[in-house]
Amino acid sequence: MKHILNKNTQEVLQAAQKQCQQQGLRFTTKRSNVLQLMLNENKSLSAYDIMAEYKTQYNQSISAVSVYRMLDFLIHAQFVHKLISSSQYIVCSHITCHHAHEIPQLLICDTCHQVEEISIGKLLASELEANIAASGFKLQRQQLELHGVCISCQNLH
Amino acid sequence: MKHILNKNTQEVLQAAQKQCQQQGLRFTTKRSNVLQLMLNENKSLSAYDIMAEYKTQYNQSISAVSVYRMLDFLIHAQFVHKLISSSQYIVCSHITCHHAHEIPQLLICDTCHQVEEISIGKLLASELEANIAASGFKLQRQQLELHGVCISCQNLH
DNA sequence: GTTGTAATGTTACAACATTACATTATTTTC
DNA sequence: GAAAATAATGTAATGTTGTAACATTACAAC
Ligand SMILES: [Zn+2]
Ligand SMILES: [Zn+2]
Ligand SMILES: [Zn+2]
Ligand SMILES: [Zn+2]
Repeated sequence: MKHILNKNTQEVLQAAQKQCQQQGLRFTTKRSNVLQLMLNENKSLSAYDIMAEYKTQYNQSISAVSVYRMLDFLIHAQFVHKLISSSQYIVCSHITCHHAHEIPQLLICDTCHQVEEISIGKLLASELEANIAASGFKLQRQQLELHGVCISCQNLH
Repeated sequence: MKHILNKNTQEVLQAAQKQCQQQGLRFTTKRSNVLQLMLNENKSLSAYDIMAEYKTQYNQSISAVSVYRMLDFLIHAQFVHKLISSSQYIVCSHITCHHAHEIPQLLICDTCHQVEEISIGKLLASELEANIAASGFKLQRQQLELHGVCISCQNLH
């Protein structure tokens, strides 16, 4: 399976627009702006970070509530992931990919807040499932969030 | 490796007390009360839940700040786990065990908030590590939190 | 008992998130 | 194209989780 990861902002925005059209979703200017803003920043952001950046980049105030609603939209459209463990948000690395989204495994750098999104392999996924199924437990949200230090930040110190 | 999981409250409290003595930690009445309270409830609780329950069960008000501090203590003593994904707290299932604590894998029921703590196997752990190491990423916190529905709640509906 | 340290209390506030209701923009229907 | 319906956004208030700063109390060491 070939992964063509997000390359540049314009390409991703166009892909997002297209996907919304196909599904009858409204890709409004503000939603587009929020996604663009998140693409520009190369790290995870809190909703309030986004609110502040929006003001800076577009010279227009938006409310926290609106940010949360736009994030909800972007998450449902599968353009954005929420990092539960840090209450932050990050653009999905696979918007321009054409395959189904696998169980995302998010490597979150606690130093620079960059997030690497790698897919958990089929084998590993099924082992995890088996491990869990032994308890009769039925998984709902499938997303692994792992905290640590990225390779760049390791090399700095 | 044999796991003797926590059985009854008294046994666990005594084990906790003993471990604190051995390590020169103070297992104060309030800390003990909080742990006992958490053992009585068979589910994860928020800090504010604990504050309210404390008032109910011990007829004495304690502040949120104190609850957070006691939770910090109990977490450092390895008696309690924090569920990052839900901002809740749960007693470790292995207080009375005598082996080292492995990478905890917490199966969190989103219906009844009961948490099953299973250990991730050696094999699975090393596969995960390898998967992650491929990115040069260095893990810090090792705790997997998985959300879903427990077997009891599946059988209800 | 005095002194030092750890535990707890009090107050204020920061950060993240939701609810309820009003207004504006867009689409649909006629 | 105007009216009605629906979706998006704004505004205000509030809820939830968590921390900072400083005061007080309990306890141990001497
Ligand atoms: Zn993704
Ligand atoms: Zn980094
Ligand atoms: Zn544990
Ligand atoms: Zn359940």
